[in-house]
Amino acid sequence: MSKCNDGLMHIGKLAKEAGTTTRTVRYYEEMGLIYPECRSSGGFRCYSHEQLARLRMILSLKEMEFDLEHIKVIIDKREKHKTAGELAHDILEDLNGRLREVEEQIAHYKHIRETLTQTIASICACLPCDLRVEERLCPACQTLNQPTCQSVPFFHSPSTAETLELKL
Amino acid sequence: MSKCNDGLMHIGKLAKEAGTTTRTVRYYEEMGLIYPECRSSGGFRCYSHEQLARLRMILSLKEMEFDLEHIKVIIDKREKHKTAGELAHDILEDLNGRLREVEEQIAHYKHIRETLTQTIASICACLPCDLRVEERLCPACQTLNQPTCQSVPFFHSPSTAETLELKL
DNA sequence: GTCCAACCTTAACGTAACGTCAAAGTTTTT
DNA sequence: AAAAACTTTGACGTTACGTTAAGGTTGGAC
Repeated sequence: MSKCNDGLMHIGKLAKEAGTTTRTVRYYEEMGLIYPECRSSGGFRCYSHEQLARLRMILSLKEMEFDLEHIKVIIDKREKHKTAGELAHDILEDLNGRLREVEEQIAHYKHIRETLTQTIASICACLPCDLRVEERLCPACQTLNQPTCQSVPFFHSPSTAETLELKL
Repeated sequence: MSKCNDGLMHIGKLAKEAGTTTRTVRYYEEMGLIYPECRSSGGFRCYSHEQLARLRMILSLKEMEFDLEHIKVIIDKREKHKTAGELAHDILEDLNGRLREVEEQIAHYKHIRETLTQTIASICACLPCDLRVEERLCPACQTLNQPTCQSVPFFHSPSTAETLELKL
């Protein structure tokens, strides 16, 4: 006789069904996000399909990169509202908030991308330079009109940078 | 008589000049990225302008979100190359690599943004619903032809989700 | 009944880049 | 000389797990 019948499953099955790991499920339990329906006589965690659905909820929120603390709050909201409309209204605030954050992230990385492409362009101009880095600016940097390696703080040596600074 | 003359400065001044914190400077020292020129008789770290320039290099690389281990490698490259051209060639690989990562990040967050906007649209359709969340799908979800709250795993209750699953 | 593989348990360290105390010593200012 | 301002080392906290380690439990085969 199996100790885990009645449609219950152990943690490995649960994790696999949801597409995650046992470690993750245990961690979520530590964080108060999900609990097994019961334990076997030997101490194994046993989960029902309801727990599996709950785990999937958690993971779908995690895909949007809510942090676990926030996920807990959102999931708890399901029990604090009488109608689906009310719940929808409440949860929409979380989703819209997250949407704004994600848009900030996009803008942030676009900014980094610009910095990178400019830096790359500047340093490309230094490719034909035969001078030693510590000595002084390469000719390209002095003749070109666009931003050059002068503008790349980590390219020229401290002493060179120092000299530049004093000139300004 | 000041114990820190000769253009040397203590860690607070260094950090402020570079626009960071003393904790960060000490951490970078732990990581082997920057060391003081000397210590005062009482044990205070003393930095020269060269150290300041180096710190600024580190921070400018951090703006592009290189991790510290990678920053160490990049900065060390400055001493391993004879000409600026060689150095440029080498560093361009790091920069192009980082550029690719950043573009992946942008794509990643754009994907999340899409998921979010779709989810928001789905849940908006549930706003006028008066039914209890645990009970069954709200009418909107049954009549509308677009993705509705059915597709939002964390909206409907486990039992409802269960029912849905069995129907499929 | 027993044996073994496959599974499960808790515990605990490791991760990245600092923030934030705490307790005590140093420098600078008054 | 006292006080204010600064510095020192040390160590815990943060996030979401991955990864051992040492040792029980299950389930099926024999």
